[in-house]
Amino acid sequence: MIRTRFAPSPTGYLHIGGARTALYCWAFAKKHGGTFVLRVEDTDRERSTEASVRAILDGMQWLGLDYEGPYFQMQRLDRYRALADQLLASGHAYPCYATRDELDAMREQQRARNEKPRYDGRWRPENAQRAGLKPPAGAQPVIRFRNPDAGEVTWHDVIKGPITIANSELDDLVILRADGIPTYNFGVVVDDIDMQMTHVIRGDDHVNNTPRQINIYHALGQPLPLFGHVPMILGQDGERLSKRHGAVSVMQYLEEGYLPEALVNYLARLGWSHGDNEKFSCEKLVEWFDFEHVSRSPARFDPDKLRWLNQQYIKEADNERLAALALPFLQRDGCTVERGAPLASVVGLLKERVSTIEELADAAVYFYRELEPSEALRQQHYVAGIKPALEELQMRLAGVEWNRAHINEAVKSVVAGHKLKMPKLAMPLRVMVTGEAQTPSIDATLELIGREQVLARMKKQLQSFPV
RNA sequence: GUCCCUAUCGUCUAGAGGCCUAGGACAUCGCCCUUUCACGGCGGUAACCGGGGUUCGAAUCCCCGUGGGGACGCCA
Repeated sequence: MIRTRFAPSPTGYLHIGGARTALYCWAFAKKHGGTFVLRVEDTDRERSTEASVRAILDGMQWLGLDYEGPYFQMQRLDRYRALADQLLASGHAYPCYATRDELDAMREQQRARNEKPRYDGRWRPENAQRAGLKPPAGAQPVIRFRNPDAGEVTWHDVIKGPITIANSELDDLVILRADGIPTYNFGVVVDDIDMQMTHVIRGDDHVNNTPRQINIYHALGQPLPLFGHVPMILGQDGERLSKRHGAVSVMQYLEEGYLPEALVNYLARLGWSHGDNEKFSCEKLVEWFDFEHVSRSPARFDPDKLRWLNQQYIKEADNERLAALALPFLQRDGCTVERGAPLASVVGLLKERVSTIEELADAAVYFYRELEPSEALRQQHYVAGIKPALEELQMRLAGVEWNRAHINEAVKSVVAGHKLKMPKLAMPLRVMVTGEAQTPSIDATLELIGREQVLARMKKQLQSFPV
């Protein structure tokens, strides 16, 4: 039975890199009828927050990623202690009394010599004895894992293929702090064992941790899961994604008017492919997903393509759903939706023309609130000579049966009667009534704005219309 | 600095030695549609990082450069 997990630390929001990793793990588990687990790695007491836990949970829910859990590492401290004791007893771990200052100095010297900074094993029992080191009175030691000195560690990464790292590159890492809280590399191993993970899929930045963890599995006498490392997502400039490179929090995309299925589709497709398929549902992702087609190099985040996908999903989304999503944006813009046309109808008219819900709401404003045309638009469209035609149209609209077809008929007959070209009349009309030069077709727009509003707005604009 | 990973259009990618005159998508440019703007349709520009091998044959395999990313914490 396949078991995968997503194991974020609650030190911030759910960002798109993490979300993508979670999505891949989720899709893989679903595909094979397995289980996807959420585990919160909250062992960094300084930086972990309750708010971050909430943010991560909210993000997962919005994206539609369901899971077993969540489990919290801070609730499993006894278990880490027990396994650390086991390693102590078997000689795979030992107490270390080195102070932070001491270690800092050591690393500084190593760097000065152009060496890789690493713990030198000074508290390994045989070294400590040889150097005559004695545990300082009253000091609580950390526990270090005794990494093998020789040989190398190789694993077959399900994404990257075989990777080999020499043990000589590794040092004796801390597995348990003095206060008994495990460090990352120990906590994950214990949890992945206990939670029976079959696939440990995580970000590329963990490649260098994997051989250390494999050594711990061996020391614990436990079988290895399969490992897979998903490449990073880079910002548009090729730099690592961070707060300064635009929206990185998943929830920010909600706030900016993106549909979750669009983000999921985009994230799935960024760094993974299934032939030429660009737009596909979550169901298809589950059906198609595999690690073989996850790319092995980092990918840049492309907001334009996300926008395009979002537009595709908006176009086919249900009007009622879009209306509900757009409503908060409209209210923020000071629109009282109850007094105007049904928002679902308005949204249906506009949804093919926008890329985000925010744009959808912006485009809907003039259906609910009068917008004053800009001076530039007036200059361009309020031309002399057509005022009579507009006045006649005003009269006809006052009496016509109020629906799209009849409005259109009225406009057309005025155009014909005054020997005008259609845009000559339609453009000033559009600007007068909507305050914008770009709207859906004028008849449909007028119909939804309503006769009363249309006539009132025309009347007002006609007062300053050039003769 | 050391180690690990990686490299196809501007971007995301297809490509598992001959199917490649290198395909698709976004972006971009042009045309069509049009009552404005979109949507949509059609078309164009645009890539195998460099150098050596292996092979009858290499975008695909190997080596060396170079570029990019990552790691080197009592963070995860």
